[in-house]
Amino acid sequence: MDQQLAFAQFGSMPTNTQNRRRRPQQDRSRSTVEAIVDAAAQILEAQGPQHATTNHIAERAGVSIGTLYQYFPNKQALFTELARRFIEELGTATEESLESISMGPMQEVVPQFLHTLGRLHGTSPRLRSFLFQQPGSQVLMRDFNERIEAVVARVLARRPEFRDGNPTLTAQVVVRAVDGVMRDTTLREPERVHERAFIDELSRLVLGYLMLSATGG
Amino acid sequence: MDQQLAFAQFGSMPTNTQNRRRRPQQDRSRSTVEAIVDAAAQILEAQGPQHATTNHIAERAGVSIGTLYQYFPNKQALFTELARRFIEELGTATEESLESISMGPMQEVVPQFLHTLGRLHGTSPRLRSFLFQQPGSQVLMRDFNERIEAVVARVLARRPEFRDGNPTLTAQVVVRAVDGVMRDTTLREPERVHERAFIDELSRLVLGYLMLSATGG
Amino acid sequence: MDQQLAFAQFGSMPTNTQNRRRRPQQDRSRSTVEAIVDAAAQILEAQGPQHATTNHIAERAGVSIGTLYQYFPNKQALFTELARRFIEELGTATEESLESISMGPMQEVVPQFLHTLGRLHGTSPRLRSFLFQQPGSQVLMRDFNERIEAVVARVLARRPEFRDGNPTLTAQVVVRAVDGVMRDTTLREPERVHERAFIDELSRLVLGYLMLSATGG
Amino acid sequence: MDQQLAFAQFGSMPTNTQNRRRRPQQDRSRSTVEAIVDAAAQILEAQGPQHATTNHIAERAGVSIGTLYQYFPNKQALFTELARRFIEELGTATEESLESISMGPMQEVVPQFLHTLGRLHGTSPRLRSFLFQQPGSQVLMRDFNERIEAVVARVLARRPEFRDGNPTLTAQVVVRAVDGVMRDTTLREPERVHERAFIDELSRLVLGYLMLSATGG
DNA sequence: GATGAATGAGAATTCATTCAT
DNA sequence: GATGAATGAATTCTCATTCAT
Repeated sequence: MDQQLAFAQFGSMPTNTQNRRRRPQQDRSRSTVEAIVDAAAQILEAQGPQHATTNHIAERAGVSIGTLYQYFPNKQALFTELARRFIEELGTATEESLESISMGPMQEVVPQFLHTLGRLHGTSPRLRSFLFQQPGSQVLMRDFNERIEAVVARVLARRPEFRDGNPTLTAQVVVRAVDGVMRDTTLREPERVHERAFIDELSRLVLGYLMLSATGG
Repeated sequence: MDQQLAFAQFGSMPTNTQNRRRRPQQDRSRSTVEAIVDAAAQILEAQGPQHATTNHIAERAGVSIGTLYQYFPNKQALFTELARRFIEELGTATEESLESISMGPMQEVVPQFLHTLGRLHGTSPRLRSFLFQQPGSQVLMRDFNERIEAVVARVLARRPEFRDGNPTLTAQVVVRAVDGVMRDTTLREPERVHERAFIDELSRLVLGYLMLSATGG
Repeated sequence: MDQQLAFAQFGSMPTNTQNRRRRPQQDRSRSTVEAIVDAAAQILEAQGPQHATTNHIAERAGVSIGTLYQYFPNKQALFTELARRFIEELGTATEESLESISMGPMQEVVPQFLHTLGRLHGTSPRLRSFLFQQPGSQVLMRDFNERIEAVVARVLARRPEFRDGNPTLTAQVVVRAVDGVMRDTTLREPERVHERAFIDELSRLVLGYLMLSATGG
Repeated sequence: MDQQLAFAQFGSMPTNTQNRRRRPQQDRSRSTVEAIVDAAAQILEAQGPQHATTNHIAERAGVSIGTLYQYFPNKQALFTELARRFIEELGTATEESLESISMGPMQEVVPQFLHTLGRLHGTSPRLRSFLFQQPGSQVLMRDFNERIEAVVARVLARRPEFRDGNPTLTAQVVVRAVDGVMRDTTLREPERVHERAFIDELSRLVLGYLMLSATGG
C-alpha cells in the first residue's frame, strides 16, 4: 500500500533540488503532490488505466479529491507530470549508468549496459507503456530517446573504432532496437530480461551491428 | 469516411464466432459485422481510443447501436474480434511476403524483407498500438510473434550458413528488434520507415547480427 | 425444456372448445399461440420476470420474434392473455374440486378442500404472484376470487347450519384467509403446503370460523 | 410531492450500511440518503415499479443521479435498503401496538389488534407488495414474519387459556391468515380495511380459531 | 404467414470536475 | 489549504417493436 514507486528509487528528482529551503507548509504540499503522483503511478502499474480514476488516485494518496484538484487542473495534467518525472528519472538513471561504464572493451561494455537497461526496463513496464501511449507524450518520448541516443552517440564518438562512422544514426538504431526487444520481452516474458542468455543474445545483436557500423558497413 | 481500412486489403480470413452474440445467417448481416469492425478500426486509427465509443462506432458503420449489440455482447468483444482479424491479416501478409523472397543472397533478402515489414507496420500504427495494449491481447500478440518468428526461423534454417546456429533464438531477437525499431519509428517519424537510409541502417543491424549468429557468435 | 406448464394440466381450455373444426392452417397457428403463451409461463415461473423478454419467449417457443408480434400486439397483451388462461384454468379446476366434495360432514370436507387448494396453489407460485401483480389484473383477480367465493358461498348456503349466517361474507373471509396462508407458505416453505400438520391446522382455522359464523357469531 | 411516506412516521431506526457505497459523514449527506430512499418509496407506491428508474428517483429526491450512486452501488441496493427500512419500521410498529394491548379479554384484544394491523397494512400496499417480491426479500420477509409471529406467540403463551396449546403454530397460522386477508383486501378494496364490518368478520376468524386451538383443537 | 435483421428510446452507471463549508 | 458532497454529461447496454424479404 505504501510502497514507494519503484521507478522513484533511481535517484531523487533533479527539478530544483538544490538550494531548497522550504517552509513547513511548502514541505507539506510538496509531499502532497508527491503522494498523488506516486499513487497514480502505483495504480497505473498495478491495476491498469481503467482503475486510475481521479477519485481512486486521491484515495490511495490519502487526500481528498478536492486536494488533488488543488494541485492539478485536470487528470491529464497529472499524467503529464507523472510522465515528466518518470522520463526524467529514467533518463538520468540511464545516463548515469551509461557514463559510468563506457570505456572498457566493447565485449564487456555492451553486456553491462544491456544488463542495466534490462533492470531499468523491468521496473514499471505497464506504467511505461501507458505513459508512452498518452497523447502528447510523443514529445517526452522524443526528448527521452534523444537524450539516451545522444549519450550513446557521444560514447561511440569517443571510441577510435567509430571515427569513420555516423555515431548519431548508429546510436538511434541501437537504442531503438534494444528498446524494442526489451519492451516486447518485458511485457511478454518479464523474467527473461534478467537472464544471462537473453543479455548475451542481445549483446550479439548490438556488437554485430556496431562492428559493421564501425567499418562503415 | 468510407475508405476501407488498409489492413483489410490483405484478404479475408475464416471467422471465429467466440465473441459473437449471433452468427449472421443472411448476407446482409455479414456485411453489417464487417462494417462495424471496419468502423471501429477506422476510428481507433484516426481519432484514438477516446473517440471509439460504441455509439460513434455504430454511427460510423451506418447502423444503429442496437445492431452493434446484436453481434457483439459488449465493447470489449468487438475490440477482441478486431484484434483477431488484424493479427490474422497482418500475420498472413507477413508470412506471404517472407516466403516469397526468402532464397536470394542475404544482402538482398534482408532489405527486401525489411521494406515489406515497413509497409506492413506503417499501415495502422495507432490501431496496432492500441490493440496490443488491450487486456488479453498478450495471447494474440504471442501467437502472432511466434508465427512470424517461426517463419523467420524456418527461412534461416534452410540456409547453409546457419547450419550451426540456433535459428529459433536468432529469429526471436531479429524479429523483436526489428519490431521495436519499426514501432518506435512508426509512431514518432512515420515517413522514415520508407526511407532508403533507414532501411539500409536497419539492414546493417540484422545482417551484422546474422553474421555473428551464423558463425556461432 | 419442453414440459408443458403444470397449470395447463388441470383441464383444457374451455374457450370455444366446442364445435371447433379447424383447417390445418388454423391448427398450426393455434398451437403457435399456445407455444408462445406456454413459453412465457415457463420462463416466468422458472426464471422470473427479468428474463421474460419477448425475444427470449419467442426463442423458447421456437418461433421468431416476428411471429410473436403477429399474434400479440405487444408484450402486455401476451401477459394479459396468459393471466386470462391461468385464472380460467385455475378457476375451473377449483370449482370442479369444490363441487365434487361438497356434501360430507364439515370435519371431512374442509381438509379435503384445503388439500386440493394446496395442490392448486403449489403449482406455479411465482407465475401466479407475477400475474396478480400485473397492471389490470385487478379485474381478473377480482373475477377469479368472486368466482371461487361464489362457489364457496353456494356450498355454505346449501348447508342447514348456515341458514342464519351471511354466506357471502363468510366465504369472502374464508377464501381470502386460506389464500393468504397458502400464498405466504407456498413462497416461503413450498413443501409444507402438502404436509398433513399444515392442512390440519388450517382446517382448524376454517372450521373454527365456520362454527362461529354458523351460529351468527 | 413532498409528503413524507407514511411508513416513515413510525420512527427512525439504526442504519446498517452493508449496501452502501459511502457512509455519510456530514449531516447533509445523511438527509440526502433519506431523501433518496423516501423518493423511491413514494414513486413505487404512487406510480409503480416501471416508473422507479434511478433517474426519476434522483429527480424526485431533488438530487443528481450521481449523488444517488454515491450512496448506493446500484439500483437493487437502494431497493434492498428500502425494504430493510420498511420492514424494520413496520416490525417495530407492529410489535409496539401488540405489546401495548395484549392483556384484556380476547373479544376486545383481537379487534383492537386487527384494527391496528389494518392501519399498518393500509399504509403502503403497493410498496409492500413490490418489496416482498424483490429477489432476496425472502430473508427479510421471513425475519419480519418470524418477529411478528414471535410476539403473537408470546402473547398467547402468557394467557392461561393457551396453556395446553402450541402457541408457535397457532401464531403462525393466525398471522399468515390475517396477513393474507389484509393483503388481498388492501389491494382490491383498500377502504374496506378500515370498516367495522370487515374488522368484526376478521375478528371472528381469529377468535374462532383461537378458541379451537386453546382447547387443543 | 414466418423470419430475423435492424431500430432507437430509454435505463443504469461512471467519473472528471466544482464549490460550499 | 483541505474536504467531500454534489453534479451531470457521457457512456454502455437492453429490449420492445418494426418491416423488408
